[in-house]
Amino acid sequence: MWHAEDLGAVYRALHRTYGPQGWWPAEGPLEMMVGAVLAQATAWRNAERAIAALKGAGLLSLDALAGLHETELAELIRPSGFYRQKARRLKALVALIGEHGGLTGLLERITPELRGRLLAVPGVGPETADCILLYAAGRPVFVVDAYTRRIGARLGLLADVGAPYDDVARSFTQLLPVDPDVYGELHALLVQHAKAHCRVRPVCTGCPLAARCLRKGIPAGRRRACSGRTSHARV
DNA sequence: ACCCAGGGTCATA
DNA sequence: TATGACCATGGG
Repeated sequence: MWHAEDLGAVYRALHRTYGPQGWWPAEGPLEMMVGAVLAQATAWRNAERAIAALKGAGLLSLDALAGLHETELAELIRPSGFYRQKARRLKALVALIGEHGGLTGLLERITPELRGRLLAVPGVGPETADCILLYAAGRPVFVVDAYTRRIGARLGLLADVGAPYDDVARSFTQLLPVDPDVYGELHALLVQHAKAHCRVRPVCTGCPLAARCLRKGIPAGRRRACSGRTSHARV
C-alpha cells in the first residue's frame, strides 16, 4: 500500500533528476489556456508551433481572438492537429471569458463554480479544465493526464490505468499536501519523466524510478532495455 | 509503414 | 457505465 512518504520520495527523485520545471510554459493566463486546448492529444512541439503562429501574427489576445473568423483561426493553428475542432473550442473559451468581463472576472470565481463553467465549454473536459484551474487560476487541483495514468500504473500506485478521472486524481491527492505548487511541479515532472523514460515503449536505462517500477502495461515485444525488478532498493 | 503525441465528443450497447 | 470512431498534424 502506498503512503505519503512513498509519493514524496518519487517526487524528490524526479525533482533531483529533472530539476525544477516551473510550469505551465506560457507567458500569461490567456496563453496558458490557449495552450491547454492546443495541446490536447498532440505533441507539445506542434502545439508550440501553433502558439508561435498566433503570437507572430499578433493575434494572441482576447480582442484579436474574438474578432478572428473561425476558419482563419483554424489555418493559423493548423500545426497543432485537429485544427478545425480546436478553432471552435478556442472561440468557445474566448466567449466564456467575454461573458465574465475578462480573464480576471472568470478566474476569480470560486473553484467549484469555475470548474463547472469550464467544463460547460464544448471542448473543455476534465484535464483541460483542471490544467486551467491549477496553472492559470492557481487552485490546488491535481491534473490527471495519460502520463499520470501510465506512470501511476507502472509504479503500482494505480491499480487500473482506465479508472475514472476523479478516482485517479484522488489516489494521488490523498498522498499529497493540498498545495498548488506541489501539484503543479509534480504534474510537470511526470510529463518530463514520461517523455524521457516512461514512454509507451519504456527506456528503462537510467530511469530514476526503476527501483519502484512494476513495469506493468508495457506492450509485448516492445520492451527496450527493460528487465524485471531486481532489487528492493528504495528510491 | 507504422506508432505515438500533455483529450473530448458523440453514437451505440 | 463503457467501449469505439472520429478529429489531423508532425516526428521517430
